[in-house]
Amino acid sequence: MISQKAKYALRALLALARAGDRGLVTAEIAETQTIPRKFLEQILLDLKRVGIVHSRRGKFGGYYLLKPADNITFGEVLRLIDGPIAPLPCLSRIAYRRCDDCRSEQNCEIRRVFAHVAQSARDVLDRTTIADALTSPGKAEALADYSTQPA
Amino acid sequence: MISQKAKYALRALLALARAGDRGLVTAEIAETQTIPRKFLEQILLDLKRVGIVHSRRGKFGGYYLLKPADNITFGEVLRLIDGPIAPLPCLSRIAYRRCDDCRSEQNCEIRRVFAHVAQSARDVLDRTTIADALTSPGKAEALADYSTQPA
DNA sequence: GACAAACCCTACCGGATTAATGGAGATTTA
DNA sequence: TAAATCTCCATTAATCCGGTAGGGTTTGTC
Repeated sequence: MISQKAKYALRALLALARAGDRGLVTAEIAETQTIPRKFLEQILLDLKRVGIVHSRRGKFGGYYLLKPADNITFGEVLRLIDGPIAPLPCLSRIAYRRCDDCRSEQNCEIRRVFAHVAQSARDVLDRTTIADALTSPGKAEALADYSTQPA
Repeated sequence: MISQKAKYALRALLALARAGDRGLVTAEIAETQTIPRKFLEQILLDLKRVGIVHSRRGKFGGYYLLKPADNITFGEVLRLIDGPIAPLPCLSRIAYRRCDDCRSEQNCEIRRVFAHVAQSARDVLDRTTIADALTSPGKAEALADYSTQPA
């Protein structure tokens, strides 16, 4: 499960992408997206620190996308907020760590299986951008059947 | 990330599969797999309750696979120990829950994207069995390149 | 029938994480 | 200067994770 925080971050970015150059103030995002205002502020600061959004302070300030929407991937947002996408530390790109109790990484059956899971998750998350998510369902979706029902 | 507990469960099952009809006592699994003994006992009880393993008490007791190794999937073990595989509650098969703050599930961009992630995770986890994991790397692995390096 | 080896069950616990909340401060524009 | 806005830091309540502890029950052997 992805965290609530990550969901909020993605929702905020989708809203900012829709707003375009006009940008949005935190209160507005919080209200329309049903995100606790103060929590959202922290999230936007995180997104700002890594250069995904920027902000203007003071009256008529607000938040704006800094990177173009088609250059912000779900993967990078998730890694920022929730940490590694990989299901095992020994499969993480951004935070590789040997499993402390693992004899041989080469021969680890569990690692071998989850490597596939990690790869296919990355295939989706690192290729899908905020802009992609905003385009109408039919367009970028070859697998539309998976998307509308609880499978 | 999958939990340590799930990793232990999978390792225990792999060990039991290798042991076959001889079975194994908890102490033996704990030692060879580097799993805290008492913690392992709890895990094996969980696996027993759902009929994946069975046990014999008393002297010369131990644990045995009840289901054939080629009929135990990574997915079912993961769901048992860690809960839903789906990255969003509204995409879970075993524990569907509407996102409390989601306007329209049909139009949720985030849900649409993560539906693909969930599906591809399930494609691997529900098709891969303990027996598969034990067969030599080259055999069931079309994507061997992903499996040996931290990608 | 005592003993030992094994599984079975329940409770607890410390540390980390999650999802916030609160308040004071800095900045910008009118 | 006032108002609106972002910025920063501290705190918190609840939950989860990864165990530990301490028995209790069953089975086989001598």
